Amino acid sequence: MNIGAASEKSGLPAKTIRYYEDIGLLTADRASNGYRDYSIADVHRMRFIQRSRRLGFSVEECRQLLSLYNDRERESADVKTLAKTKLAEIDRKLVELTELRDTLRHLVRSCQGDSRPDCPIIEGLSSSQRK
Amino acid sequence: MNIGAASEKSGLPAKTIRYYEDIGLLTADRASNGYRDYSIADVHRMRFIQRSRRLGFSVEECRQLLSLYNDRERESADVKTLAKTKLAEIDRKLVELTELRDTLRHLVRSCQGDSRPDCPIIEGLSSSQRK
DNA sequence: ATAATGCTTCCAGTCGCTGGAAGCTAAAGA
DNA sequence: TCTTTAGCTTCCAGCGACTGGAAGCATTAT
Repeated sequence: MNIGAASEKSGLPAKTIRYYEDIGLLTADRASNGYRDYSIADVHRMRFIQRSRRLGFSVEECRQLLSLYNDRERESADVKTLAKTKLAEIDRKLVELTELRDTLRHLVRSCQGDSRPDCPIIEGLSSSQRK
Repeated sequence: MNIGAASEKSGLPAKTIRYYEDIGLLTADRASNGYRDYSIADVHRMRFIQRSRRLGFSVEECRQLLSLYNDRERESADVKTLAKTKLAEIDRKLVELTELRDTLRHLVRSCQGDSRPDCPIIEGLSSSQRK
């Protein structure tokens, strides 16, 4: 299967697939015409990476995850540890983002949106220094 | 005030302050020794930027916000529109991140974390394709 | 006097792609 | 069959928003 088909099946843009090959995250067979040739297993790996990235794993973490995925003999404890660390990180991000939204929402609510120059959004951004 | 002091007061790293000057987001007076010399107003602007960045505004948006901030005659409607757009974006991010967390949490919960090769995290990452 | 900061500039690198140019190959239409 | 178009190849450059490091002044502390 050519890169276009693999792209469609995996959800990764062709450019990204080539990039992942470049950084050694993926490998590719070559057809006689020089085109990359992918198997179903390759597409699975791509989807694995795509999903991991979407879940917030860095490319480096994907590399670890992928080595775990490629070698099923490895202990799942490793994977769990990685996933748990990532989960805590996401929770932190979630809290921060919520705070941020609340602040911004408050600012939007208290702004008239008319032509008066004393806009509370501007005030809030320049002075408030929570935490 | 030297860049170090301004950095401390604004919360922006000195490197970042210089970078912002580079891209024309900030300006700086110079002392006779060639050092940058900042006023309290400069620090206010820095804090304004720092806070805006933390709230998820891009540098480009900060530039707009800052021009609004520097020229208080401007209509607050402009600011409100910008802030509302940003708020919607943050809400979207929040939903996505929550989904992501739930998926990952589920995977972590269902993983034994022992030495067995059939780790549900790995399974989940390779096959599930929600949405 | 000397050592340790702190400041300056400039250049390079980070991360994770993404876009574009130039050129070859393959599939589809006239 | 010819031609257009699409898809593939490589390579190089750039994005955003910094961050790190080198080399070299200035200032402060010991």
